[in-house]
Amino acid sequence: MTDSQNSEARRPGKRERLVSSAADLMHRRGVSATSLADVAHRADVPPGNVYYYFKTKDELVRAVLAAQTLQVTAMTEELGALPGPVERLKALTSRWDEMRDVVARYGCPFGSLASELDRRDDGLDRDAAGPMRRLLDWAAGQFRELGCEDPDDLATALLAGIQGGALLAATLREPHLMTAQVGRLHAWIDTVGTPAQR
Amino acid sequence: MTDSQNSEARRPGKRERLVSSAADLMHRRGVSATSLADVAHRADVPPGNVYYYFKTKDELVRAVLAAQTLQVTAMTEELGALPGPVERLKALTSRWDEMRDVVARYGCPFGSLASELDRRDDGLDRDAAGPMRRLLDWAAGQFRELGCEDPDDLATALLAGIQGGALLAATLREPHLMTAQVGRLHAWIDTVGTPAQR
DNA sequence: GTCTATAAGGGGATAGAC
DNA sequence: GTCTATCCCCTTATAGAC
Repeated sequence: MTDSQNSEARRPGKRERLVSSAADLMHRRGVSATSLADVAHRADVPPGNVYYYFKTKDELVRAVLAAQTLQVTAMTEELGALPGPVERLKALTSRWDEMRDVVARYGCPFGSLASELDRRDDGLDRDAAGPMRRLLDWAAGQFRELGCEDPDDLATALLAGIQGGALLAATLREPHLMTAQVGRLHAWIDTVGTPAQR
Repeated sequence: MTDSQNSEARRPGKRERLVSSAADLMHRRGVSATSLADVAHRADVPPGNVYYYFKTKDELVRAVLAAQTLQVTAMTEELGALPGPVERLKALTSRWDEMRDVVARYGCPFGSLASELDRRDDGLDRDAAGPMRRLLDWAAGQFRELGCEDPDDLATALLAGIQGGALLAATLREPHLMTAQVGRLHAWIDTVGTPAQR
């Protein structure tokens, strides 16, 4: 937030605009299919000027990952207002159902970005895990609060279910697959969250 | 198989070599990060010569998808030798556990390729679903044989579990996540496959 | 039928003008 | 501090030599 409110009714700073444009384009087209010229154009910033804000394209990608991590944090903080872990975990998965049309077209923003960056070996592949790790940690905390034996394992199972559902929905272009998968996960959360079953 | 055995002890034809090189490189680096020069070099074929076999890069990608579909078919046919659907479904998932080190580094070959191609709108995004669809159809057939009510739904749940597990394993670079996920899926298959539970 | 040379275009990145 | 002009490399694709 270097210069976010430098004028009364002005839109966000250029840096912010570049990051959100990059996030959007990289989600819809992928990182390597997104050129810096595209990002600049969409952010309404002169083409070569991107390098004033980001030394390299990779640095811009890192900024997108940082923004995603913040987004995850904001989401989980909202969820914290709900009464119990079961409600919170169900509400988390429901977010992907709400995004089902976008997910079925471009995949989960976190999953597809991570999936593309994973295969690198320039350091970006490590940063790519950030948003997912935060989701896992939060979910594990909820399962722990429920008194489950292996909260980390359960968090992995939950996120795998979400990400797998998103991937299939996108591949088959069927939003309802995401809905169905979220429904199954809700039922599963109930099973895990009911002391009788543990 | 245009000219696969044109000489006694000779390696596979150039076209085959190009396809398998492309499949390997596109799995490890992604489609857009793989240049035709790379593919040609790895296949030991002169650079510009790729265009004799494939009119465009997209056509080469299509050939890779076709090869993956054949690979899935070969896999499911092998699995057909097993006594029952439960064994066959467990053996299917175990394949990803066996590949866990590759999966944790480069993702599932089918899932990551599909994930990258999904976001296009040039027709390749439709072809991308081929291998996954064949896996789903086969799994649904197994659940149907078990007498399950919603075989297609169960197949989706199974593949989502596999793909989600692969994505997380790759993102976190932890092969054991794939193993753990396959273990959970085995237990789930038992649940679904036991008449008492239905 | 096989391969080389090269065209044509786009990409990331830089130097320096304003 | 902001932006323009441009460099250079890499990539796909083609034309035509062997």
